Amino acid sequence: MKFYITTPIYYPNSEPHIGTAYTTIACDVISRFYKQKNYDVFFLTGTDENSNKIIESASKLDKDPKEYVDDMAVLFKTIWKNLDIEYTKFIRTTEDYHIKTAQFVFKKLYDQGYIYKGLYEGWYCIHCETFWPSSKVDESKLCPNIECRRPLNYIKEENYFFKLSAFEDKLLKYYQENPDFVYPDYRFNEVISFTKSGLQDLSVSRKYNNWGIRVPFDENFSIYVWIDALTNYISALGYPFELDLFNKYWEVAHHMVGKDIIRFHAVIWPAILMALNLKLPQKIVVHGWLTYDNQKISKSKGGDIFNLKNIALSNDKIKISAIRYYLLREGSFGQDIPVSLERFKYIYTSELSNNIGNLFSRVLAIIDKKLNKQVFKESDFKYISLSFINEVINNFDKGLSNFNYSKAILEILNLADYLNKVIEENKVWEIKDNKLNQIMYELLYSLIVLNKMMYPFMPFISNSVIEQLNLDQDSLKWDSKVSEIINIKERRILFPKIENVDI
RNA sequence: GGCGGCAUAGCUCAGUGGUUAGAGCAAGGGAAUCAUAAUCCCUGGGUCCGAGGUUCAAAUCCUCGUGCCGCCA
Repeated sequence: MKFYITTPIYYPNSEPHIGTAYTTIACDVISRFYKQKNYDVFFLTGTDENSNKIIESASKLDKDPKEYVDDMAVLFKTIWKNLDIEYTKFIRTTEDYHIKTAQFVFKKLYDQGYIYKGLYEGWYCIHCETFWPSSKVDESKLCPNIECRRPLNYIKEENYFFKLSAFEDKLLKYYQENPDFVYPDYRFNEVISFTKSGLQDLSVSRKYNNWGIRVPFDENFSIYVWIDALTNYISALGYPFELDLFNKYWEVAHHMVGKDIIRFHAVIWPAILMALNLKLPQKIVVHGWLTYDNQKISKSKGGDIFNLKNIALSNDKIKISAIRYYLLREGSFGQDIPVSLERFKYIYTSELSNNIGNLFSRVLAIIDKKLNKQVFKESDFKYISLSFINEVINNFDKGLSNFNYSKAILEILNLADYLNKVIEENKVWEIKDNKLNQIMYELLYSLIVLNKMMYPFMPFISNSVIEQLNLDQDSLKWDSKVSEIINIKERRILFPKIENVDI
């Protein structure tokens, strides 16, 4: 079994922020989840470096654009590493192999008649490299992008166009035949109604401006960054020059995207793939935005609520684990998610410290102090219901398989609650005779299962647990059996109380 | 304006024709002391947005209204 998951590639014209991290963590969790199930996983992320905005960002720092993107790529990789993001490949769209693929794709589309030269007339934002329809342009004639608002230019010029309009019927047919193509379903409905409303051809070139990928047969133009960016998903797998990885993984592709870029992934990209005669990705997974005060968190707004760079570079692995947990625990995946320090602190204290962390403490402490650090399986389970545990595991699996992260996390809490109840109801602290070993074995067994569930969200914590129990990495796999004798090597507090949230 | 969605406890939500409408959190009371003072139990609390309709039976289906949200390059 195999699985291919991608993040969007990120613009390195600013540093990654908590919203960027949310997307990447969501992919990492899924990737780790499938690895635990012994899937062959390919997890791709990277940077989208061919935008003209790069020139501007670089000049602000008095850097050469190439030097600038090199530095930013290092920063992204460092931050992802510190956040325990375990990607398979990091792609940069200024790399040779990617450029060759993007040009190959462009040429092939042109040769097949899907790209033609035409005349564009209308409003254009040079900074955003975006053509705006008159319906979006108000009297100020400023860029409709609220983060830009620079003056627009009215232009009339030649351009290369992609025949998106030719794919309307084929796309609608595909949507109908693949009702799970876009998740969640309400986003899919939007895609379908957009497509039904009629597709226009898309401008896919820009005047060459000493940066970006040139149109291979016309050096006056560069390839529109979005077209170049989308091809990263296949160039990273070697398409079309070395097809081993491509043949292996492309058919199980899952693109994780924010709701602002659905159209590129669920309409334009599929049309390009159809034009190339390639399979479409298995699923486009659309997440909402992190919000603060009802506004999308972005580099300019609310990024300081959770200062990602500080968090990542702090190397405070417990806090980083907690943030990974917090971001995916909240809300319903797909919807916007309000975040705040108060809420983070609350979740940390009540769920991670008091509930889960304390549960590990109380179980390990008893085994340490009263059973000489060792438990073993003496009989069939008498105190803990294995069918309950199996049901929890099934729900957890179903949740993550469907990108329902919060549901999966609620199953973690469900199991922790159950184990806390078992401890209370049996008053394990009063058990003195040889019954103690069996119940503690059952509890520790259950904690090892719980630890497997925690792993995709908080790999650092789960690794800490298996070190304490002197287990190996394989014990995190779903097909590994819990051994019949377990020793405690050492005890650690998993989530120390935090007095002040300093992020 | 067009298309779609939502409205259920203080909050976040589950509940698509069938007992007295549920969960988590918050609030109030109690128990326990293994544990990071962490946990467990109990209780209160709802005109299921409004009006009308279909039905033996409606939070659930239909119509209208109100309010909020999403998408419309």
